[in-house]
Amino acid sequence: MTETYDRAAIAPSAQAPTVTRFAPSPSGNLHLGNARTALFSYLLARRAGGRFILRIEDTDALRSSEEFCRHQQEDLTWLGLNWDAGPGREDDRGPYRQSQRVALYAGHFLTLEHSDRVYECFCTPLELEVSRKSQLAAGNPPRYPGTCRHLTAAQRAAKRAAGLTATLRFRVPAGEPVEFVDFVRGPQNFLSDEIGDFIVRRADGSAAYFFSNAVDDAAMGITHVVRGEDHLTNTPRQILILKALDLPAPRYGHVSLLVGPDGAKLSKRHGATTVREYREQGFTATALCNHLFRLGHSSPENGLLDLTAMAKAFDPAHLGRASAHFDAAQLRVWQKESVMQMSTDEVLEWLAPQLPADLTQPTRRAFIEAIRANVVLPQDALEWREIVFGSPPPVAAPEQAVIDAAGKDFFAAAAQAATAHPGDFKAIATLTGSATGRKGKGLYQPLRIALTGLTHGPELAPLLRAMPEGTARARLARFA
RNA sequence: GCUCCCUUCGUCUAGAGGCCUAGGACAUGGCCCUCUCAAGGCCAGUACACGGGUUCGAAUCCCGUAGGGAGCGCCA
Repeated sequence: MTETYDRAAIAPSAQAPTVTRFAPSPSGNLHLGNARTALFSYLLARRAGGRFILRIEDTDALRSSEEFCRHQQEDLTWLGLNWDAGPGREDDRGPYRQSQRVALYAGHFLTLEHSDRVYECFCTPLELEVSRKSQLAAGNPPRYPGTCRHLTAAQRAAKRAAGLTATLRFRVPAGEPVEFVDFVRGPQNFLSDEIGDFIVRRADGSAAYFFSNAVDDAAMGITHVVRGEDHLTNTPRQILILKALDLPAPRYGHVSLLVGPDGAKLSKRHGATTVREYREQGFTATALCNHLFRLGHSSPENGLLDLTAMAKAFDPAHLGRASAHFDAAQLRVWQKESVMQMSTDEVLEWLAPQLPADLTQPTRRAFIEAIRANVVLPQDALEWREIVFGSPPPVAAPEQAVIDAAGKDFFAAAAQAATAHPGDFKAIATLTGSATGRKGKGLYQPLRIALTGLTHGPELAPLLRAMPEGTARARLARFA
């Protein structure tokens, strides 16, 4: 648990500015777990005054799509995680889409071929699958059996002549220890013998993840890689590739995975799992970022933070090693907090789609100011919209009892007061009170129910200011 | 199957052998305030997965056990 290595490893340094990256594959919408990784990566760069880079890992043409690529960028931007270089912000280290970097990869493939660090493999996916299964059945780890490892030039030529296409496999050296210091999890050591020869170039000529990811980190000058724990045991492969190419390896920090309330990996059955889904539900970027910021990370600051404050408070040494549970209830708390801190104009913009189109600007403001404390999600505003601008709200049985107890005279007095002082709740309450002798709960509760149909809700005075002319009077008069 | 990782209140976590009868935040419950809800103020309950060691002393170090997770792909 000694953390001294961490602090040294990630200390901001003038000589080597921190460069971090987020490297998603556009094969789906931005997942919460990835968003969290992106946030940590962004914060690591910002806290050090470094650079944050976005790189699109679209080497798998079949699974990648333009739409997801666009969506992911939109969601990242929405979260406020702006990249200093990446798609739309090209510089001399780009392009930032791996599908456009084939020339660079080709050069490195050539280097590896010349130094005999890779070899052509003609095994078919089916053969490999069979091999894996039989190894598993025999109680062994499923590794590449080395079938094509020592093919002669003549044998390879024969295979090609027979129409077979080859992948390129990395020749993993035997008995080589691979060690690195993970800036989240501490010193790691692996033995190369635990790793089977792996594919660096697919049969279709495209670069495989282990290769392109590692090579690009080096080419783009990435100093710190923040990624999910699922990559931890694969890191030695990338270090091996980089070493074979004589390229520098970044520092790696593997963060714990995000899991659902039941401890299983966060998936569809836990409900919404993408940034886009939460965004569409009306959650704010601030709420989402604040929640993700605390998942697996302890913050010295307890309140709602903006990204600048988060960058100050972020410390990789305070990243936990245990997987973190995503709890929608906690997210709601941040959402409530973020709505509370919005200015009226911000709430106005946030709730614009939920407001009737024909409202005057002052009425819109009055309505927003009245209900904002009772709104967590835009959906909630719809309910109040109906109550304030819709037809007289129905009264359920328990509430009707309160109405009945107040009596017709009470509402006659209230309606009269509303006629004299339309829209002025304070005057209505005072006049009704003095006319009926009622006060406190006995006065306000029947009024609230008659006006809104509910026993609880926003303060009545502001609510009445937003109501259309005559609404209050009519609602009170209906019980007289 | 093999290798690796993880386990402190409901949740996120603090914790680097004595500062720990384990701290904070949020959630929960109670009280106050209040026309209600919310907000705010005050108070409360709740956790070191289990079992062995090492030590004068263990949440912290070691070994097991249990539970959870990851990797072993022409996915990333």
